[in-house]
Amino acid sequence: MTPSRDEKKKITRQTILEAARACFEAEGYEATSVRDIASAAEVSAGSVIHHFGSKRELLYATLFEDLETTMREALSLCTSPPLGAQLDAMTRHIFSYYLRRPRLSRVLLKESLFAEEPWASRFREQTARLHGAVEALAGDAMRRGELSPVVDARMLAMAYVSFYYFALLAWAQGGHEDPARLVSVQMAQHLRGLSSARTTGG
Amino acid sequence: MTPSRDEKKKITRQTILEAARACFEAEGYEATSVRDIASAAEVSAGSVIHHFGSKRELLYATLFEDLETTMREALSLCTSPPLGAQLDAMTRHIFSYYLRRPRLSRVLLKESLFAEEPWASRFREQTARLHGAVEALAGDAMRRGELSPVVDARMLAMAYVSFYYFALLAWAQGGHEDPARLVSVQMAQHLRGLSSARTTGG
DNA sequence: GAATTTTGTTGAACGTGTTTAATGTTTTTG
DNA sequence: CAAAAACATTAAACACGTTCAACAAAATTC
Repeated sequence: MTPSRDEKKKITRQTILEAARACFEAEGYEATSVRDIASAAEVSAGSVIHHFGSKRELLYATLFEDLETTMREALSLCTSPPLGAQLDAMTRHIFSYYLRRPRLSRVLLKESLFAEEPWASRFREQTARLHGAVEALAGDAMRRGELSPVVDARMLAMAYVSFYYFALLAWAQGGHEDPARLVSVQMAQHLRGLSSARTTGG
Repeated sequence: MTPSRDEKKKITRQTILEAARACFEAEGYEATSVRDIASAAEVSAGSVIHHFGSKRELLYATLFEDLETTMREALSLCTSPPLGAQLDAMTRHIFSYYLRRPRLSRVLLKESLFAEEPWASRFREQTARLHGAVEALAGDAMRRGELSPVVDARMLAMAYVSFYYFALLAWAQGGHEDPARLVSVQMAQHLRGLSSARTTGG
């Protein structure tokens, strides 16, 4: 019953991943050295790099799946209209993931926003899915008559994502305690409409 | 005529700064080592760190002033109404600074968004000044009757800044050629107003 | 003006992430 | 089953940013 090389590889990978997650959560990303992770996983530092390419990619590996799960949950949330409430629920669900790990989220945000391929694509895809979900909800709202039929759902979704990242960055910089509320307030302002043209014009 | 210690210090600092700027522009931030800068400035690596604290702070020092100048220029731009045109002019002026140095801007954006003190405050202050300028322009627009008097100028400014950073990040990730246009389009949508309440209600 | 303190400068050294050459074992090939 | 290829693993080495002890020279003190 000698374990095959593939099995051993997978076990080693998993061991390193768990050791890394533990070290990162306990000490933070920067304070954790590759050698720390290696000795916690009882392998050499070279082996850690061999399996994951770099320390940064190890960070991605530890956090991406969790974020993916959270995102999927958020997108499958079935909140009842109006649109504002639906978006709020989504925002809150996703942000709760970040708020639970302030230190790691900060570095994840920093590194994921400026990742190289193939991670850049993966993170971009997550954002694209969020964008798509908001667009779909906006479409529903238009069909309900809650939004004017001339609204561009794609633009609305882009505005949401802008507010989303702004709030996330403001929070990561220590500026806001409740980023979800910030998104909510900004989105409400956006939906309310600002131009006086509608009140004075035809 | 032995130069005083203060003078010598200033000269050394300036020499290092110029060497660093040259290296960063030529090779990029990550590809430039502290030792490269040191030998270009004909000092030791330790001296470079002694003067600037860290390689990252040297990056801030090389780029912050330029950005500061650009920002000040943008804020003192006197474009004629409507508000949208005024904001577009500002956006374009600032973004032209980034677009001129794509590689360095990318790393500056990354590092400045997540800087530690005292740089964090400085960059936050720049954003705050941008925010303030937009708020003032929005106030003018309200007094002109261009915007509804119920509009919250601070919220409008926050929306602008959100679009601003979203476009900048999208550009830095290689997604958009013309981030200024992206801001313009999003801001136009925001000003136009989205809710059908205004057409059906009141 | 001598003694003392301050401080700009340096080269060596530290810990870092990553690379590399060598090794032993598993898998594949013939 | 033997020969060959593939590959996970490691220790040593590398370049990196940064720290440090030592030094020399300028500034300060008395």
